[in-house]
Amino acid sequence: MDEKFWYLKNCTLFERLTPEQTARLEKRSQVKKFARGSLIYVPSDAGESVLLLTTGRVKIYHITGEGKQALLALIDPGELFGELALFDGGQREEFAEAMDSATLLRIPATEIFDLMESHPEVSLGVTRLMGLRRRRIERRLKSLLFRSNRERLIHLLMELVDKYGRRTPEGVEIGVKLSHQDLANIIGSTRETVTVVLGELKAEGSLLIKRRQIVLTQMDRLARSVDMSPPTLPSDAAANRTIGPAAQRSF
Amino acid sequence: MDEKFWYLKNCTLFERLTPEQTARLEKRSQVKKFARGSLIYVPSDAGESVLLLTTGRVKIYHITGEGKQALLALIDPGELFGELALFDGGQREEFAEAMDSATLLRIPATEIFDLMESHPEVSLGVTRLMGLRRRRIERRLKSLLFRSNRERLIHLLMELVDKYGRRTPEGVEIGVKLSHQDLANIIGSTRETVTVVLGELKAEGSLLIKRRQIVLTQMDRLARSVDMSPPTLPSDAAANRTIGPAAQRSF
DNA sequence: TCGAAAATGTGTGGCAATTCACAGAGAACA
DNA sequence: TGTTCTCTGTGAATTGCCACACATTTTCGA
Repeated sequence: MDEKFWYLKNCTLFERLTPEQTARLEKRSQVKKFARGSLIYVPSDAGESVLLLTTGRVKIYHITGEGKQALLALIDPGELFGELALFDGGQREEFAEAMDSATLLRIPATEIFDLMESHPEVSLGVTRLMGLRRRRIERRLKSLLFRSNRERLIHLLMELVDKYGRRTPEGVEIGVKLSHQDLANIIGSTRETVTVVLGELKAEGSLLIKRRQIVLTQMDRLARSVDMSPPTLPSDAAANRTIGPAAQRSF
Repeated sequence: MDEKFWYLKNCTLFERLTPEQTARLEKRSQVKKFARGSLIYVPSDAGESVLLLTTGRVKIYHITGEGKQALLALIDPGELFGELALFDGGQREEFAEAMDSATLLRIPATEIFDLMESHPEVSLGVTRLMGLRRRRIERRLKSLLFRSNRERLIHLLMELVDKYGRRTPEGVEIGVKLSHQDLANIIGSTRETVTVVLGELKAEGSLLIKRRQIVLTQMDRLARSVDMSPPTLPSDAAANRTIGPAAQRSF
């Protein structure tokens, strides 16, 4: 059982396939490797395939007219991405870039369609994936409209906890390393503002920075300050395995 | 052939069903009427059904902590809405309000699931619907991040043209009546700012206001000023009938 | 382990956008 | 036809955020 095969099985979307189907899917797909910083696809590329990330991390972003990078999603191993072009004109509309050196599986769109037709649960799974991501995007939209940079940042921290949060003695640690610039690119702000606001939150005792990592010491209070219900940590959640370990979350 | 039956057939999602299936779907659904301003659902409602709007118009929005209304979508006759809760915990997260008196069909979630299982093209149709709406939301997110109110408003005007645009001798008319407050609620700005920016655009000769309606006299120039490609008008588009006349567009 | 490159911290001025406040215009109702 | 209510227009005061500039710290590859 070689590596890509393993990852096919690991992706909940495909876990119910018969061994023959998995083998076929594997045969028709190809493994690709990308160096850190290289582009996996760019706008106007034909979107004839779906990508399954096996190792590394990928960011999906858009470049505005003034050259600013609007970060739309972070993809972790086991997650499917680039699936939107399947149902919408077949063209990419953003950049996908490897943040570390990454390996991924390129699955032809036709394979997915075949599977969806023959396998109702795959079809349902894809729909659910689209739905969960849409929900996530909509939440993000809400967290941006009418909100100050402080509120946006707090919302973002909650999203990050939701996806990467780990309980530690000191509080909830966000298990992913993002620069202030990255955070700014997600909430549509500037690097300097993020630095300042994070500094304020630290001064207020809501969080602390340990070895380049953000630890929320007052998560509940923070959440309530922007009237959100505190997020559940992934480690706490034994309940919701539907699409995949990480594939449900997109930020 | 009564009214709701007609609308079932009109919704492209269901157009391929056999008469028996349509009849069954009709029998299990119920027609509801809502007066202008009344709420169709509110957050934390159970999302056990999908709504198909037959007459009137519906707005979907979120209320922020400070009481501001973030407008997420406008629904027109023939469009399906409230479908997100199907795949995501089954809870509503926003308000749906009738803008005019509206009649709609409430379709139980179980019916949709049954159809999706037995009818691959329904399943595919739902997925495509989710995908198109997700694309739309993502575009909106991009048009918000890092952009001034002027740019946001121009982007919004282009979206409105895309959905409601009509060619007239004077230019492209936006065939929908939205107050400045509504526009502000979409782009996350204030009523006053929208008034001012619209005034500027009028002074620059980019648009004019005729009988409470916006007419873009320089659509292409406007689009290029925010580096977009000018939208195609719905009247020009004979090409893309997939989901439904309006269901593809969500703004 | 050192040196370059990347990331963070801080201040200052400027401007875009919000807030508040009120006046006029249009639509809706009797 | 007036009365009321919702919309639109405009101005002044205020502020939150950005742009720019620079110092300091951390990271990471050679």
